[in-house]
Amino acid sequence: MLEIGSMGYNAALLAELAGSAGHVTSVDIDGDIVERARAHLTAAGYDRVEVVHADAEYGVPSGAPFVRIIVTVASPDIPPAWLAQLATKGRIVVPLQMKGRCHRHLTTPGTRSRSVNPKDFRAQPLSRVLAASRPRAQSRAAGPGAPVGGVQGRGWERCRHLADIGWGNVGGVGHHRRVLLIDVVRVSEAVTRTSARLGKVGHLAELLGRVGPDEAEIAISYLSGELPQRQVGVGWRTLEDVPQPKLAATATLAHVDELLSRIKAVSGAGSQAARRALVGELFAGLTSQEQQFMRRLLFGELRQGALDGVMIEAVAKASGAPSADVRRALTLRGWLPAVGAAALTGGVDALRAFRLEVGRAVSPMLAGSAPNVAAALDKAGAPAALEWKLDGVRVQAHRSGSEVKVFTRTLDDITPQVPELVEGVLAMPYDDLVLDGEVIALRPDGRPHPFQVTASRVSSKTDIERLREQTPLSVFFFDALRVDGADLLDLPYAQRQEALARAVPQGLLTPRLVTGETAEAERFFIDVVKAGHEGLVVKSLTSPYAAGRRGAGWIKVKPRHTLDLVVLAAEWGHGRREGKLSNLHLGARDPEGGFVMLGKTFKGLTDELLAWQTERFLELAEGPTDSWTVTLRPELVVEIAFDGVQRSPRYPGGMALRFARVLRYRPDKRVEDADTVETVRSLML
DNA sequence: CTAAGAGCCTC
DNA sequence: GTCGGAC
DNA sequence: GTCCGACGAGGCTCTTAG
Repeated sequence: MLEIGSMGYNAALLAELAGSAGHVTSVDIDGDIVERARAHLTAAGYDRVEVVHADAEYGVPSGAPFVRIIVTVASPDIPPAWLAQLATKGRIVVPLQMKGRCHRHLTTPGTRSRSVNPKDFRAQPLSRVLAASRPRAQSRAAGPGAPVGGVQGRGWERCRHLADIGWGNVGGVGHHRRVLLIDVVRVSEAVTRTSARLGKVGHLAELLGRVGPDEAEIAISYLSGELPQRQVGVGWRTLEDVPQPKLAATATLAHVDELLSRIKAVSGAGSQAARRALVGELFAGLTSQEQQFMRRLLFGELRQGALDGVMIEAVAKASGAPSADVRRALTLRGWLPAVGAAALTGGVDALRAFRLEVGRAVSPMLAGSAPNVAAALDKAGAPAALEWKLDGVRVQAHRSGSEVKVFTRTLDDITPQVPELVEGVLAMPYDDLVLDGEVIALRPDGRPHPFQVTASRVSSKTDIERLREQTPLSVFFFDALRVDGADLLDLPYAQRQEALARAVPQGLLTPRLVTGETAEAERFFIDVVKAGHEGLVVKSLTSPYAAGRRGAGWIKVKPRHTLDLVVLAAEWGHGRREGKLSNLHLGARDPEGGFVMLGKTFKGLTDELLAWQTERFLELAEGPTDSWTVTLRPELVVEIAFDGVQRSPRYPGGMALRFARVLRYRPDKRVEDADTVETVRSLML
């Protein structure tokens, strides 16, 4: 496969390409250019021209239009001379309309970059341009269009792959079949059928061994249950009626990916209809097997028993790199498909080239949990650091010079929503920082607002200036990944804390206590809860910043409430709970008579309990029952644990339980013994 | 102009 | 977010 | 010790329907 990018549609270039290969894909953001390219290519005898949206991954500054053309040799009968010609052409990326400082360069597979005069490029056949171009210094190869960060751009990997599969060597050309969606679907089905994790890894690695770098990102993405586009605005409603499936599976990954990008891109009035039409177009090109797969993928319910964790192993196996290196690269890059593609083409060296990069979010370290402070100290190892656990939104703040970016736990950029935080970081004495913390809305008296207030403020994008006056945000940092240009991830907690204290003013530090004494720790826990906060995070003094893992380094402890509630109804489960009544509707007793629903839960149920309750509920079934919900006679009392009571706009009592889970059934209790709404209401204050 | 639905984010 | 099951 | 998949609460934005 060969890729050529240019700034605009170039008739001479396309004409030449038309003489050399069998399949052309044009990538562009300008409809007119696309149409002209399509017309030209069609006239040149191509039966298939696909249009894909350009993306930022080529390192082209946003707004700089460019065209990418991918030429695939579709027939193994291509004359060797053509292959030789293709192999020397390699890849050209010329961003257009970057007036003044226009970087232009050219790379050929397995060789060095060269400079290209864009005028020549436009006016002359490619071969002549190449012949006239001079070698360019290797060290400056990374201009626009070249990979960002060395190994992460797709284009570069593609070029390397050309060399790998022997395109530079005309004598020994192997035929590299394009990977189809159906190939991925079949592997997914094999993974689903296999229960052993190593077996799953084997199936995935086998596929990774035969995808080209072009498709690697898409394949890895799909097989770890996500879309490269992340979300495309398609849910169950949009998929209610899709066209009849096709009989032959011909859809390529690139084609599906392109359609999904277009689906994501539509917006404005009429967009829902347009999106539906595009979804229809996508599904019309898929077999029923593929449709099923795509449906689950779009819902985010792949249910094949393999996500990132298993795919990491598969990437390791297929690339020959240790999984620790894959994992490490993932925490720094935040997106497994990019890491996987790099590993497949560049091996362990490419993985080790990933670095903490200011401005690019790192997967945050997560905490395990323990039922009480003593258990947490035991897990983390005493003495440990105890930090206040604030009930807000996790943030990762990056500062490079005077530029600050703020990311959430899932690496979303929320910088515009939190100006207070930006100002706070800009006031710090270092201009090269990556900090980990929590934003929270505090009342004037310093006590925290309910979580809902913080969440509402953080997710609001309009009228920020007014909102920040009404509900100012505070930020409390608790870790430092980089201070003053030094990466700290591998240092023990205690040393990272020293750096944190240097960079962050006292008022923005999360309150903490270092102790090995259980009694002292428990007093600290009581204090933080009294102050209205969520609990504590107990941290090992020696653990590094294990990004992206829920390790033993950090252990959270929260107080737990319980209530005896009545089961009002239950919902049929899905997936591994198919055929079982799973989700319980929970009600508190109303002293006036009847019950007030406070929420639902499906958590805390063992398989045995699930089987038991399904049988029992069907005996108690009464009243309106549909394919979703079974209403019950209110006779069963169940003990429920939960974190707190919050105001609810949805439930009749105006309140709902947060993180409700089943502890056990209480056959010894009668409904008359269940807790009342008054008891629950008193917990909300 | 308002309300409701859908999708996607936080916890 | 929590939890149980499976490796 | 880890990973996965069962699904919970609220609330914001964007779009469409009335």
